[in-house]
Amino acid sequence: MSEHDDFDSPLTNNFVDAAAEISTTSDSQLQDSKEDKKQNGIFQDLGFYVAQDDARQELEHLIETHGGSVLKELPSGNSSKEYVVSPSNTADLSTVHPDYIRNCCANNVLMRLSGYLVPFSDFHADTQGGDSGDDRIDPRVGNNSGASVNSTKETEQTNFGNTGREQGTSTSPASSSRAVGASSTEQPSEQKERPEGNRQVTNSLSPDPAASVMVSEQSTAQSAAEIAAEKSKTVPKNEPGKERYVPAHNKANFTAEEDNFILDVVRKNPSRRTTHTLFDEISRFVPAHTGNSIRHRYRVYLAKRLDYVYEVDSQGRLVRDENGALIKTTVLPKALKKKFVAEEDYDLAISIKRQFYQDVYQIDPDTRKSLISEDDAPNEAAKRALTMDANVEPGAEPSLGDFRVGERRGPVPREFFKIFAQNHPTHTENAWRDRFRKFLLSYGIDKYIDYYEHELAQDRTPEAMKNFTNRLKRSGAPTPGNYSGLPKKPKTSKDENLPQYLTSRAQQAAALVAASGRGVDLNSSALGMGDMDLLDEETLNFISGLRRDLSKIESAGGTAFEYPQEIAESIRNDFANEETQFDNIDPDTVSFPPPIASSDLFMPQFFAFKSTREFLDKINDIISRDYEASQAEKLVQDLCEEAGVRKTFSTGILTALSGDLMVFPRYFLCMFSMNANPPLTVPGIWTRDDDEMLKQGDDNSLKALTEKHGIGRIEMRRRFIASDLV
DNA sequence: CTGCACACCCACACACCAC
DNA sequence: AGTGGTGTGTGGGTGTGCA
Repeated sequence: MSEHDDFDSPLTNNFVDAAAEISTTSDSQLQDSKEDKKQNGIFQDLGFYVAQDDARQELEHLIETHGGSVLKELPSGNSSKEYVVSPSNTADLSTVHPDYIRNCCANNVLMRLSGYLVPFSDFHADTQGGDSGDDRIDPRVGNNSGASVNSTKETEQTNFGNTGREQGTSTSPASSSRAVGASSTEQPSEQKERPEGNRQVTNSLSPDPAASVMVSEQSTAQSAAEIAAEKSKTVPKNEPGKERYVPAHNKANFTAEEDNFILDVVRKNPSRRTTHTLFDEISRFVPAHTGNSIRHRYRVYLAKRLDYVYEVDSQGRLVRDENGALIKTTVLPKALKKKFVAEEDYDLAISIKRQFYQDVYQIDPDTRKSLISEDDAPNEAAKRALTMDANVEPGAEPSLGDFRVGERRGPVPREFFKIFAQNHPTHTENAWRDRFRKFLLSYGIDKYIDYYEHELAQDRTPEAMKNFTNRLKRSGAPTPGNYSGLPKKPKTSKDENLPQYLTSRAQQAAALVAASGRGVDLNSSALGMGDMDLLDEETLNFISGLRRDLSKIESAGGTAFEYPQEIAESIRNDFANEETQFDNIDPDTVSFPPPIASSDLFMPQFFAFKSTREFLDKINDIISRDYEASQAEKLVQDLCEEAGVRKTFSTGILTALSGDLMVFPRYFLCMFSMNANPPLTVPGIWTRDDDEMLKQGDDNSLKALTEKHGIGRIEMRRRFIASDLV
């Protein structure tokens, strides 16, 4: 089974395979071993020497209250259970960052050391100015974002008492053999790639639409810079998670960030953990590696570190708790395909045999009562005549056990497989039918039943049927699973413009959706956004970071965007005329939270508002602030933090609004009151159909669009589309 | 010689279609 | 409606070549 390679490490032994044990248990923190640690304190048997004066009291208190012992002297270095606690490691001893202690205690879990080990540094990192942006210590470690948060922290390291490699890499300078991909986040605080000189907004309420489309990456840079500024005093400069592994050759090595990104995506797509396509899709965001290599990387190295996945429903979609948070679980969901086992083959064979028995003798094999009824429809009687053996005297029928199927191959009604699949849901109706056709018929129904029963009688374990698929090899087509020789292809039809597949947020959204494995239309990124959330904010930010680097290479990335004065004027006029109809809806008539407000669009903060009015007041408050074009990312950040609008959603809205902030409150008001996302008939809110009509450009379409949006907005939208921002 | 990235393999589960 | 043909890509690998 595929799960085996997921469970190689002791750290993953707590996983439960949903395929083997149907269980809905989802609390990964309730693993037995960890439970024991909690009983006795998570740091039981571990000793720490706190080498940070300003936080010594706090850290020592945390260590002691969680079962650890506080060392009064530096550890000898001979014990794998003694650690220095310090943001820097100048003594070449196993050293953990103070945040490790804090985060473990905050979560009451002995977390893995990965990413918290401070590498030995025999040179003064502090003298290396300008890279403080690397130091993204995220206090949210341990919450549902933990996976991606860890992505800035984790390294190859997995276990306590195993620090060799970490320290080995620490003194190596970052490799220069790197391709564009993951190097981006090595410089998260850089803003230089977006010169602002040629950007302009229509008015103070309407930021640069291009900027609005790029908000997610900008917000990454912004927040990273802010975090870095806050943390730069206490965090080691050469933080291990940012460093490349020791390069072994000129193939692109996997960085810790790439590794953690891969793990994060797998955690969010656990049903697809063994597929080739998932890794092929991941490779679109990790340009330095092929799908094959990422898949291999995961199977051989990363699966050991999976630790947990996020709970998904039967469709493989992420499930969230009442607070909108993803739910960690150690129960791996079923994979997409499941091998047939001997018992299933036997069940199928027996059921087919019964079916044939009834067809031939028209009696129930158990009760031996006749299945023929006076009330049978003519077609049933006709069917019966085809299958029935008229030469057998009623009452002379053999028992089911004595009955031999012989050469009989059918007919088997479709209904049979339908019902069989209902009773045996381990495989689909099609799969059962195919198993019957390709395997059972080839092997022989009687023969397999005899074999199975004989093996059991001999106290042996029967095997499933195999080696009956001798189909001719396909010519020309790439070998299944080999994606390496092909360009990294988009999955959606909208994504045809490679290699510029990451040059706009909308395309990014499409790729994200593709990565999530759902065929959601690109434009739904401004609609539901739910499936996009399979990769959440942090993942999106990571990807955005990759894109930031790509954009440096792709000069097309920074198209200047200006609105002539007359367009801005026209839009303002239209807006004023629309106010009575679309902006004067009394928010107090809209119940809160509105049914359309799902947790994949809004954060828990949103649901803490008491009324629609209160929420809209906050929205108005935020958008009334003086955001420069270059601060669109700040806007999205503020909307997220203060109003609980997910960044992906607000970014999508800004796209639908062509970046016109004035329409923002209208969007929510209409969305809530019309219970539609997006609201379909509202000026300034561009739907997919609107965009299609604009692209077609016939007179009727333009007339309708002019009536809905006004001439100014049409011009604005054209620029939006021309700039590939929709 | 070894470890790693990446290529490649292939049986077959699951699907859909045409007749 | 039952059947055969066959496409697709999963699931679990192994092979290759570089440093």
